[in-house]
Amino acid sequence: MPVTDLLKRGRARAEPAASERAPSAASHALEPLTRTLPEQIAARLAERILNGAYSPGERVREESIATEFAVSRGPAREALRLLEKDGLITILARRGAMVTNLSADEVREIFEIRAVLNGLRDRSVAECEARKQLLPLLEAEVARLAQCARVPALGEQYVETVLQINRLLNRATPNRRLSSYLASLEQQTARYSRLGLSTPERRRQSVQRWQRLVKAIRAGDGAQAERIARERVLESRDAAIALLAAKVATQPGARQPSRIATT
Amino acid sequence: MPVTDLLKRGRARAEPAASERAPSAASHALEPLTRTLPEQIAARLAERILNGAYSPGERVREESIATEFAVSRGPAREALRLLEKDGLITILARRGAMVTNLSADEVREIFEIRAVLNGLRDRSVAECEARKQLLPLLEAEVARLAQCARVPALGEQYVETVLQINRLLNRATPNRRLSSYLASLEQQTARYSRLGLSTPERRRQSVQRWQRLVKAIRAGDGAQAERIARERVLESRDAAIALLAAKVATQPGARQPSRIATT
DNA sequence: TCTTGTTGGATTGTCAACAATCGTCTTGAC
DNA sequence: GTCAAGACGATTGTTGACAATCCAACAAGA
Repeated sequence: MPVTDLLKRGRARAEPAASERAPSAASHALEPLTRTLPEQIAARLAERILNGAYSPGERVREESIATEFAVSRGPAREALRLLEKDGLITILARRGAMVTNLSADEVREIFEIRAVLNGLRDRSVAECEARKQLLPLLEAEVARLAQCARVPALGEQYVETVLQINRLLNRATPNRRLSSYLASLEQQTARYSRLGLSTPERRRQSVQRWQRLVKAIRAGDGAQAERIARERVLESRDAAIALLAAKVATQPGARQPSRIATT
Repeated sequence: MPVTDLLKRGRARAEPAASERAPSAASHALEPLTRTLPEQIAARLAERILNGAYSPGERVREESIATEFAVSRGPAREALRLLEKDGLITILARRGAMVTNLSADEVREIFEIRAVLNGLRDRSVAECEARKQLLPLLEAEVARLAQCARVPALGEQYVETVLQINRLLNRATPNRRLSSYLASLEQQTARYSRLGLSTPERRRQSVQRWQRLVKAIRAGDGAQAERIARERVLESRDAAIALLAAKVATQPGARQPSRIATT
């Protein structure tokens, strides 16, 4: 346990409070500025899980993360509960928590849910009034995407742009609940979804699809936007399960709950 | 605080364990038989919320449910967290928990998500192989539904049959994750969704839709099944928001977080 | 009268210790 | 050599007390 993280700002505050609650940009209503301890811990852990610092199936004990973050087991426990809500952690009663390890079937299930939900999202964006403000940004990002697609070396930037477009669309939906659901689902499959756009051919095809989506949104054609979104997600589903199948073939030791890999 | 519920079976067990873990019917794998205290408490509370014993917006203090169920605040707190995951309880950091109070917009959002998810569910049922076993049950229930629709007095039984059909379909999906998502969403809108089938005319139309759905499933026509499912949920959405609008008109005091309604 | 700072009560957040449970290891018999 | 039963160690579940925070009522000033 090398890194003893100190994140307890917000407690033990006796300082004159120099830069407290920056009054600048309009923050969202009702969102607490001072995040609670479990939330902060959960955020850190989520980062690590998505980074790959924790591998799937790995066990996570309450005590160990409690000592690492210098808190009691209570907040550590709640942090795990929080991550369970997002699907990043799986908790078995009286048997502890571990990093969620999805089977190929489960990954496919999530992608299929994402497909219809992304369809709904893009349809709602295409049919809402506020899309006028969104379109310029969206077009700019798609143009950047087209540029990246032409240069094979810009793979990282390409992926980043796709993520950015998705963020844009997530924020644009009038259906707030949908965007949070989608964020959670995307996080769950993040580990598996990045590698669908490997070949230049695939990318060209994908760019074309994004362009068609933008066109549908501009025209207010919700049904068309929905169709395109679904197509796209279903294709990344196929890529993901292909990837997973390959991975399973190489390292078939998909370890289950037992007493291994505790770090 | 009249009813001091005793649900602490499973602890303090020194008895010879007469009927422990009934070894009969094949239970689901990996589902713990001995549910934890928070889960039991959450189940009881969920019941009350859905019954209407707790009204929306009502505050729920940890201490009070702790004393009521004769446990410490820890399990009470976790029970609330569990209910928050299902959307039945809203928790604000350091400001406590309350029964979720959905605005008309939020209800609509949930129904729209349910629409596409139900579409996916019924499509997947129509396209899966196991639907052969399902069809007889489904047809029987729909027949019962048709009978109930003819007799206005059987309103309660009609609603119950619709719920039963939904349960059947939820269980039939090969996508396990989808069924749990749907269960959660249905629970969240349960309070608002029952009253869409008030008039005999509506019921007749609804029965017809269910019959068309069964036909589509039998034929393996996934696209058609999806269309029908969406139509259905979107219609109940309209009924629900109409109901909500009427309710808001009569009692406009939609109370928010503050210090009211503590029991 | 309206605004602004202060104080008090109530409620949630956190902690450390105890109790219950689970998995594993050892022991013994067949 | 294999399998079953029991004990041990490790980990989670629960508890009661303490600390931090928030809300509301009250008081003082413009």
